[in-house]
Amino acid sequence: MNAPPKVFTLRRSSSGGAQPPKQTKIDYKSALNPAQYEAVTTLDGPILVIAGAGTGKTTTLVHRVSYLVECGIDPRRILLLTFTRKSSEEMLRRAAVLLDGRCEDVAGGTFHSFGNSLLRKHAPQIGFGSSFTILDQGDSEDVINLLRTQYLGKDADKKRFPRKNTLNAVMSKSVNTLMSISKVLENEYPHYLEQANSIEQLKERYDAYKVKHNMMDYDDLLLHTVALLKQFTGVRETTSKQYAYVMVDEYQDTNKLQSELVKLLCSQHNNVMVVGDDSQSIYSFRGANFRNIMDFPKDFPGAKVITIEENYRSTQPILSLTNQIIENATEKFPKNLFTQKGITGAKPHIVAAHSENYQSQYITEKILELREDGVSLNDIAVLFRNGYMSFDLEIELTKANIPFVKYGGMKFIEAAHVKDIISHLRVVENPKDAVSWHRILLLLDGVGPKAAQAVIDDLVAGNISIQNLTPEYFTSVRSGENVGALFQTLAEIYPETVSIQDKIAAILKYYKPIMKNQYDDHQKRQKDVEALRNIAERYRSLNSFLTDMALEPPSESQVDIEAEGTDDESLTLSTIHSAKGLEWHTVFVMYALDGMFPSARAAGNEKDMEEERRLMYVACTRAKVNLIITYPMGIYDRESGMLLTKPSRFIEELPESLAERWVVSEE
DNA sequence: CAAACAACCTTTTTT
DNA sequence: AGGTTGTTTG
Repeated sequence: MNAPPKVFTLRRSSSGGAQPPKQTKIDYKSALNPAQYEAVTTLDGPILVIAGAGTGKTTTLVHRVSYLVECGIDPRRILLLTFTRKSSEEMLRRAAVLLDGRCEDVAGGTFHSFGNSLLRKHAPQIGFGSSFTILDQGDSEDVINLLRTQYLGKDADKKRFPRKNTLNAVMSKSVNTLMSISKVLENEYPHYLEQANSIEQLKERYDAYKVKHNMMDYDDLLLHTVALLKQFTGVRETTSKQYAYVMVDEYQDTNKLQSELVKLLCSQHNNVMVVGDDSQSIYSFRGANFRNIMDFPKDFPGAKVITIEENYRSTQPILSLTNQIIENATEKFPKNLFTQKGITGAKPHIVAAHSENYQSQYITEKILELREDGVSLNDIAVLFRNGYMSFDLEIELTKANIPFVKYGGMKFIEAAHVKDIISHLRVVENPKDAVSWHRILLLLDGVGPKAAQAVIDDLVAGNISIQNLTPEYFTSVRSGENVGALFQTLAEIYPETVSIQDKIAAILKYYKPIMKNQYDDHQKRQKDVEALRNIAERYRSLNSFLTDMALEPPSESQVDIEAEGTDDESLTLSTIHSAKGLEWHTVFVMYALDGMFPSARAAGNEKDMEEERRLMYVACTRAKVNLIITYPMGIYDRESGMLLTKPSRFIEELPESLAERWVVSEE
């Protein structure tokens, strides 16, 4: 038997092969420190950049984009994968300012949006239609709940079966981490381990349902992209050759599925640079694992590892505190951030307030003070663990007439009335979208789950369609007075020739009276409706509008847009997760109260607690000059039934010398 | 039998 | 502020 010939692969294959330019417009050497310079100018092969907080990660990526373009690489052949679309736009904009407009042509976006556009082209190859609907988390849960009810029927075991959000979390994690359902259960929900088989069956039904109704959830956008690239050699090769240079930001927050995707994308050239910081990994609930970073050299043999440690963001007193927070982590990869800024700057403040409202008042007054000292509101941010934690502060800020924009927490698009309107548009785009049908049918008087299901069955079976829906048909299922108006509206806007503006207008005409009936606070909601109309009018195609609403929904609610319009300055309120990668002159971290931050539900789980610590680290490292950590004393926690009185353990454990301690009192 | 209503529960963090 | 559950109404 003959041994198969050994294969020798040329490192410099057809793909990249770019040569360093003889002369560059930008003087990269003097603009960057040696580590950054190396990261920017190493052209080929896999590179891992470990960059601590504030070390100029973004600057490095921006300069690399510029450098690659200066090397003569077609910008459309450079791919920059980021965590949010906002951050990729920002980076490309900065690169364009640095070099020139060519940088705007670089392909950029999130993993999900990248998957989406590839799948729109190749959907038929994997058994989907190209105008598939994207399910957001709420939609997925709705479908799962529907199937859950069907599956359980009248079983007595109902009580012990996980609820829809748990089911969704388990299924999603299994997809994102490439682990089996039972493995996920074993790790995180051992009390449901007995149900593993049922959950697996339910997941099969869920997957089949999505195919049947031409739907993809967030995970599918990744999963099917990976499947497409694995299965179809041609697509894989073309796509990989198309993007000769791939960069990935925030690599510590990618999961196994995403790293699979990166591997496939680079299969033809291995020109990939990933940037990340293990100390800032805060998305494990989504299947992210900072070990992805550590595994990178294994996944991409021969990877060059570059570490950037010089911090340009914060003053030394802030760095000393943040270094100590992460120093106390049980699992850490040694890094020692330093700055050349010297010991100038104030020590961070740790401020105890007697109540939640005192905390809000303190922050509000402090902000007014700062503004008088000439600090712009744009340079100030208030950060918190959970979206709702800013409610009390929002009231105080409004009283004091301080305009703010809030990021994170409950989103515009998740409000019931906004979803209602979107659902009407979705059934027009995809008549098989049963979730949306269900939603809009239930708005009708006299229509409940049973009647809605009957209509949906007929629609999916093809017995009826939007064009020939009549009130008479519906009366045969169930009676209701609004039915005629609904069908008329849908039939009117169904043709593709009807513009998106007219579609929205027709829906609003029909929907507004329903909204008035449904909600006591319909006047507030009215504003959202108009905001939605304004957003929709910017789009030419219904499909792209709906896709953007699912993938990159506007995060600001109506109130905030208004504030922004009247003042050109505004304060930032944000969840810590949404503040990732950003920085401000002054940062407040509020509710640093043990039981709230870290969250009480992390207690007893070391891994979760460590993630809370990293979250605190991310929050505090956002500050350039002032860091003010506040907490209220004596909050009653319903869940644990305990009175929370201690500051966050991550703060409590810090040596006295690292911060100034204050207490808020009345005059 | 299906829908409407009223009383709890439950609530991270995001694509 | 939403959903889930149990009860009453049509």
